[in-house]
Amino acid sequence: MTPPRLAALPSWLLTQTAAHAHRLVADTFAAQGSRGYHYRLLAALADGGPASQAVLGRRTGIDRSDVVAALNELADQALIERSPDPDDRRRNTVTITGAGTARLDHLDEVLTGVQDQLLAPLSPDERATLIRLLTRVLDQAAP
Amino acid sequence: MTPPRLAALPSWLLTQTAAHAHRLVADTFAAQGSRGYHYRLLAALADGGPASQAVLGRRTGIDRSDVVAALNELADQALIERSPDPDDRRRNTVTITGAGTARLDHLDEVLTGVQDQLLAPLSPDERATLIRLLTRVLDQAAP
DNA sequence: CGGATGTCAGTCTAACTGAGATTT
DNA sequence: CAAATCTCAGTTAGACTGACATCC
Repeated sequence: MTPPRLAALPSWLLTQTAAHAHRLVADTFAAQGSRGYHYRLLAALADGGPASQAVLGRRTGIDRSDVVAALNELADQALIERSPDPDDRRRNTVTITGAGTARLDHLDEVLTGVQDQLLAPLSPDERATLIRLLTRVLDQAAP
Repeated sequence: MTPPRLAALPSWLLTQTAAHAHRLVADTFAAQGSRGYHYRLLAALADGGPASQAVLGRRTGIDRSDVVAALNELADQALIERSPDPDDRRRNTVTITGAGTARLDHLDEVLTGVQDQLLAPLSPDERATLIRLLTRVLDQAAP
């Protein structure tokens, strides 16, 4: 059914599979009142500690201008807090709150189920192989 | 640099790698005056022959309403033609023109270079493995 | 009648661009 | 001065939704 020119094209397989993964994840996040940017930022704060918005943007691959909007939404839900950095008055120091950690833990739980659903056709070995190959392709893309 | 919670997450690896692939492909297409939807539709017409817009939508995974707009753009460039289907007056029969075939061949050429750039870190065997694994994940997602 | 088709008018996310004010 | 930071306004592609008239 799919044209052969597309079916064998790595960039097509990648974008279509990613679109499917994105649908699964976005629906799951939406049911929790969150979206992808929120999870990425909360995860970066939990894993790497408080940071400026510019650093968060680099850690998550989110554009600085989009970090602003996503943090506004997280702050409205009291999941993060902004405070001025005394050492550099251009910067805000962003900190995750207790509610933020709780939300992140919950999102992590539901996310595990989604990964399982996504990779259902693959054995554990095959899943590890896929992760390894994608990581190598992605590493080459990083600036 | 990337938070560990993200680095091991299949859906994150997929969407980030796909975003990178999409950047490469979109830039290449834009330099030729085309975009992804155009290539998909031209490929479907060349591989499967003339078809109605609804069939094209199913073959390419593009929504019916988006097929309309993309075909308008292709028709403006004289790369496709619409003619009423005598057997079913709801349908248009869409045909690729000579100019459309030429454009498709050219896009195929530049696209091959992009795939090579994208998969540069992988050996031929690894590329085949990646394609196989992605195909299986994607097949499970199809309606 | 139900269902398919083509069309139009929207929404939404992710990613990106450009500009401005402030501070280092 | 150049460079970094935060913010706001706007754009784009891709995917999707809902509605409508037409036709099978």
